Formats: sequence, structure tokens, C-alpha cells
Amino acid sequence: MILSRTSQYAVQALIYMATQPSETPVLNKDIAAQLGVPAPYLAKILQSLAKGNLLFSFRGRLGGFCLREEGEKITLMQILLLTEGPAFTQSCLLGLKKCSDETACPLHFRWLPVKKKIIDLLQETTLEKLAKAVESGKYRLADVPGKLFEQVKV
Amino acid sequence: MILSRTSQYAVQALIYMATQPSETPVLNKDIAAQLGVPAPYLAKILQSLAKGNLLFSFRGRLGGFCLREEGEKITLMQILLLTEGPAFTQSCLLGLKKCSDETACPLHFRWLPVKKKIIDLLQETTLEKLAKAVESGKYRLADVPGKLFEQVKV
DNA sequence: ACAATATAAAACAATCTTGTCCGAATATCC
DNA sequence: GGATATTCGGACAAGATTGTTTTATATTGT
Repeated sequence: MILSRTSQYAVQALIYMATQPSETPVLNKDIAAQLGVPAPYLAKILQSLAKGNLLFSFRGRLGGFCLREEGEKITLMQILLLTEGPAFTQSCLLGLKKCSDETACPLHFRWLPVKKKIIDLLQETTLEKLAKAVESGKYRLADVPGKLFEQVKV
Repeated sequence: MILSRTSQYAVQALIYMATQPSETPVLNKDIAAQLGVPAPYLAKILQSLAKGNLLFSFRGRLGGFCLREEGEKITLMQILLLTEGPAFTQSCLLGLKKCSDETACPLHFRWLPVKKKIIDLLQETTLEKLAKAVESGKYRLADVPGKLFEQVKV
């Protein structure tokens, strides 16, 4: 598995938030329900994203979470640096502590161009793009998405 | 982290084995010492690789482990399919159970070409190539490799 | 028989994921 | 202003998974 479950939930949640009107805070409870993920776990993830300055959080009635920046500015890389840790981009395939151009594992120079592709993807993919994809109805954010964009307003 | 520790140890161990003469079995104990990884844990990994038909194992005195095929035939993909599980190549970045061209997550088509690069790399990289890289002395298989290819025979 | 070795199983520890609980903050209603 | 409902915040623990160690057993060559 490339990403930890924590990272997967974080990305899913932020994409969902980017599909919602940005004026009113989104509830952890609602996000969890829409994605079908455990609410207590998601709450902890959202709190850490708020500490990482990616979200605003508001307590009390009418509280919830808001994206701190507009969706077009937030990249997947920003999210994953918070959830996977800052060493995320420098990790060695074989797990060596020190694996650089000078002291390299035998896979280092084969892995380098692929890693660059991954990093490029993560840096150029913004929440806005992903949110639009979901809003188009052609892509889904969760298994058995149920009524993510099929619900009728009452 | 891209690979589990189990996978990292497995790849390291098999590369090391490929650098050793193929006639005589290699001892788990020796591999563990050279790589600086816990021997009992490595033993479990090697056993599972033997069950997956990648290694021969011999019990008793003069026993040990041998590569089942020559190094040039064994690819990283073969190893990781055993240690990461057969679903390894189809995993969705966001963790969706069903994420195919028909039912896709918003990252699916962006991720696809990158995933292909990874799979290509894993399929075309053989133990032989990696073993030769290590034997050249320019690459290291473990942190603080100590005397991996510096030791003097007595 | 003995020593060296792999194999198996089980025990232990650490980490990751999930759930429960209660307190703190905030808006709304009276 | 005070009561109330709602929501985040944080502590704690249960469960699951992964990683690590220990112990015992079986096999093989000398």
C-alpha cells in the first residue's frame, strides 16, 4: 500500500470539503457519513490537519471545519507532508536511513525518475481539480458512494 | 512508506544471496548479520519466500537457503507479489475497494501512468542487476554496511 | 549419538486504526 | 443574561495489524 489509511482518509475528506460551499463549515460527522469512514478517527485526522494550518476549525453550534485556502491552492503534496511526515519525499525503497546520490542503495538511481513522477503528480494535483472531477459525477470518492451527488435537496 | 518492512528485508536478503556463490546454501544467520536485521524475523520472511517457490531451503548441517532460479530471472515484482500480496499491483491511491477504468476514483487516471512506471521498474529489475551493482562496491545494501564487500578472506 | 541447521508455533512488543467519554467553546432561543 | 443544543478538543483504551523475540521440534551430515 502506497499511502497509509490516515492519508487516504485525509485526502478523501479534503476533496469532499472542496466540493462543498466554502462559506459554511462542514461537520466531521457529515464527512464521515458521506465517505463511510469512522467518525472518531476522521476527527483526529481533521484536527491534525487544522494544526498543520490546512483547515480552520470552529467549535460550538454552527461549528465545523473549513479549508484554510481555496481548493486550487492546496495540493496533494501539502496534505501528505502532514499525514505521512516530512520525510515522505526522501524515503528509500529499501528503507535505508541514508540513501542519497552519494550513498545509494542499488535501486536508488532506478527509483529516482519514478519518484520524481510521483512527486510531480502530487505537487500539480490540487483539491480543486479533484473536486471538479467528483462533481462531474464520473468519479467517486468512496466505495458504494450511495448518494454523494445524487441526493435531492429538500 | 511505499514498501512494508517485510518487503524491504526480503529484497535486501535476496540481493545479498544473489551476490553469493550459488552452489552452497546461505545461512539465515549470515544474511541477518550482513544486513543488520533481526535474524528470527528474517527467517520467517525467508520461509515464506521458500513457500512461494522463490527459494530452496535445506535443513540440517550444511543447510541454508538457495535461490531457486538464477538471479537474472527473478524480478522485484515476483518478490513483492509474495510479500505485499497479489493485490499489490491493483491498489487504489485512495484505498477504494473498487477502482477501475469504469468505476474510478478522481485520481485514477492521473495515477495510472505513474503506476505503470512503477510496475515496469519492478518487472524489469532483476536480482542479477542489483547484485552486480552491489558487487561493484558503489552501492550499499544496508545502513552502516560495515564490511559487506570490504572484508578480507582468512 | 551429536552437532548444526531449518521449521514451526507461540509469546511479546509496537504501531495503526477505531471507539468511548467528557470537557470546552459557541450560537441560538427564551 | 442564562439555559440549551451543538460541535470541536483531548484523554484514554480496545482491537487489529505488523514487527520482533523466544522456545521448542524436526531434519540432516559427521
